[in-house]
Amino acid sequence: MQLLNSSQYAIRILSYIANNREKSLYNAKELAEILSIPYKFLTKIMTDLVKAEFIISIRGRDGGYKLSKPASDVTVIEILDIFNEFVNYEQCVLGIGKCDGEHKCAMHDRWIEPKNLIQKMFEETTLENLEGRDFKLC
Amino acid sequence: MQLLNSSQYAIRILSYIANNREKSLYNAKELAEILSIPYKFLTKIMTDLVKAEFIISIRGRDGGYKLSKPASDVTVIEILDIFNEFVNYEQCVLGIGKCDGEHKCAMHDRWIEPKNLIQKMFEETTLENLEGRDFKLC
DNA sequence: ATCAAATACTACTAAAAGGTAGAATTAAAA
DNA sequence: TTTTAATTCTACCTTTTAGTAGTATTTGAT
Ligand code: SF4
Ligand code: SF4
Repeated sequence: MQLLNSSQYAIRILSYIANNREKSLYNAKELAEILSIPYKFLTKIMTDLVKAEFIISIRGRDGGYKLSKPASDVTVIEILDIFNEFVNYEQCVLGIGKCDGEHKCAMHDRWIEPKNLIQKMFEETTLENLEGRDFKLC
Repeated sequence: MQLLNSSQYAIRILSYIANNREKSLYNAKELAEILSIPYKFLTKIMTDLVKAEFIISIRGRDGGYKLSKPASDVTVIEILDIFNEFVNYEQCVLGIGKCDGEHKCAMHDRWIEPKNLIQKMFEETTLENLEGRDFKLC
């Protein structure tokens, strides 16, 4: 019951960039150091973020990465979707196919409330909401 | 962001047995069929449940499995613990070590409420609470 | 033009989770 | 005592996730 490493890293990267607007570009080397993320793994994730159009990359010398849109336009659930997490809201918590709301699995009545709350939170939380000073970075 | 297959199977197996008390013993073959769980994987999980003392097994011909204690004494969180899920309540949602409540990660203030709700639910839900007719079994 | 510093691509390795195969063990029943 | 039906053990295979290595490509600066 936890997020994929890729999702955790992506949220940390995007929220760090959103939170530090003084620089216009961040490169992979400094992001890897500041956030303590393995460099090679980070570059792979950055490419995913570029392909998903959350990040714009500038190649070549003095290149780097920046957000492609305002922080208020990026929700956490969209970030999770990149790595195929939480995509299927109708997935049964006990893995018995999809929930049609009619045939319930044993956990349903207990699960549905926390499920809806966590889903709502991921949907409504944007990078802008994740701003603030003194966050743990690594 | 989902439970391990092993955890899902274990909950389904235990709640099925708790819910059907007419028989005193259930064997692996029938459980695998009724719950549509791969037989060989199910027997592996049953051995885990026996070692964790949630299940008593009777070996040999006409053997099988039964609960080792009343359904009201088995919480879902204990089942998850068997597979090392949700064991560490202090794990950071963004994977940055443990949360000491002082140094917060970017998600903290948004995460803490749904986290507490889901944790409370898993702690307070027992096999007895999972009883009812007409649940989806597979 | 060349160099240097950056991203992108291809391919591989390692670890964890999910699942399978077959033999060994147990114990009731015939 | 033999057979049979059950659990348990050991070992393996497959898939997914996590991470690494090396090369190619891009582009500003010299
Ligand atoms: S019961 Fe709850 S979990 Fe199971 S299927 Fe319906 S919604 Fe999904
Ligand atoms: S912030 Fe929330 S998640 Fe991150 S560490 Fe503290 S509690 Fe855990």
